[in-house]
Amino acid sequence: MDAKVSRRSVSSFQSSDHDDEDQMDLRRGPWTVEEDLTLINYIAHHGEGRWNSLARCAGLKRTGKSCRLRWLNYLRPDVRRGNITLEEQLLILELHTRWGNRWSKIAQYLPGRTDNEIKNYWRTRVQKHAKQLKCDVNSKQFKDTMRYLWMPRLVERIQAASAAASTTNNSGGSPGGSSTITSATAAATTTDNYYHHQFNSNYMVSQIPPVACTPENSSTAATTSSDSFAAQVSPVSDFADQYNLPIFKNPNTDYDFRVDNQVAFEESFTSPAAYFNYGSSGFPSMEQNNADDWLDGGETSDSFWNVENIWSLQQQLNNNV
DNA sequence: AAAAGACCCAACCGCCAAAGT
DNA sequence: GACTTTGGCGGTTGGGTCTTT
Repeated sequence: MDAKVSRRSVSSFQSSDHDDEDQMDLRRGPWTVEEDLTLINYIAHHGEGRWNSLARCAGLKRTGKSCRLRWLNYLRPDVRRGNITLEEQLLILELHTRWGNRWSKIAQYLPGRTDNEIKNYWRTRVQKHAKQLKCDVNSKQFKDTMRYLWMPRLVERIQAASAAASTTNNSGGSPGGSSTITSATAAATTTDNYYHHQFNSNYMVSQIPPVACTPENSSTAATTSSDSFAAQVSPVSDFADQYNLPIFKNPNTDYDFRVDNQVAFEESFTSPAAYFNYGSSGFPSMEQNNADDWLDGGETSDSFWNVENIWSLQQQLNNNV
């Protein structure tokens, strides 16, 4: 169990809601094991919903909201814990470009992940990198960087990971580096891993509703010639299809999350600096960098990866140099 | 080893819409 | 139709943990 103690004192009975004296008795702050068990047991017998009365009937000195949040974000049996995988990262980026901060909507496509978790991920990881790039996370620069640099790189890494898994996994495996492998097939090659399970039993490939390419959701890069990088990497509306991107559906099924194999992808969010090594895609070759260590302390990325670099790079690409 | 700063994330807040009375 | 309750959402907070100095 997570022994983390929350910021608010457990003994604080100060009510957050401004109403009556009834709430003077309410607990706030971290949940105890006893409270968790009480809530779990009650829901097991009576089901969820009607959270305020549930809290009362269960004898929990908590608001209904608090019970609901605790259940949905932590206690639900299908809540998935552990690091966000590469595929999930890709999905989050993709879906965020479509829906913005609609965390709950995004979470629907990542079964077991809560909106809170995705929101936290976005804030702690993605926004951090926007900050590093000295641009706003909602700016066009940053969005384009995500679409045309990070996301393709993520796909590449997913493919690489699956290729590596397939070579280690099978005796007569396919030659590494097949450029047509998709993340879905990639996952299918890693027998007995989480993705295999997901793709083969419960989830369907992308059914994200198509998004019309409007001035808002398209970019200058997307309007470049067919020979440009933008043409090599499809606009985001086609992104999932292009890469056969798995969109997890139907979170109410009996999925059986297996977190153990995720370590292969742990904390591997790709650095923007990685794209300078993107030789196979026609990127100008720049100095080598420990690009994949973005989150692992790749200090060098800060020094040369900035918006100016990105745009000069894209200018080159757009000009089809 | 200790201090400082950065990071992570559980939990809370306020707002809103839908449902109920 | 007005009011109240409930549930859900996105935004924010702040304390524990981790990393760096």
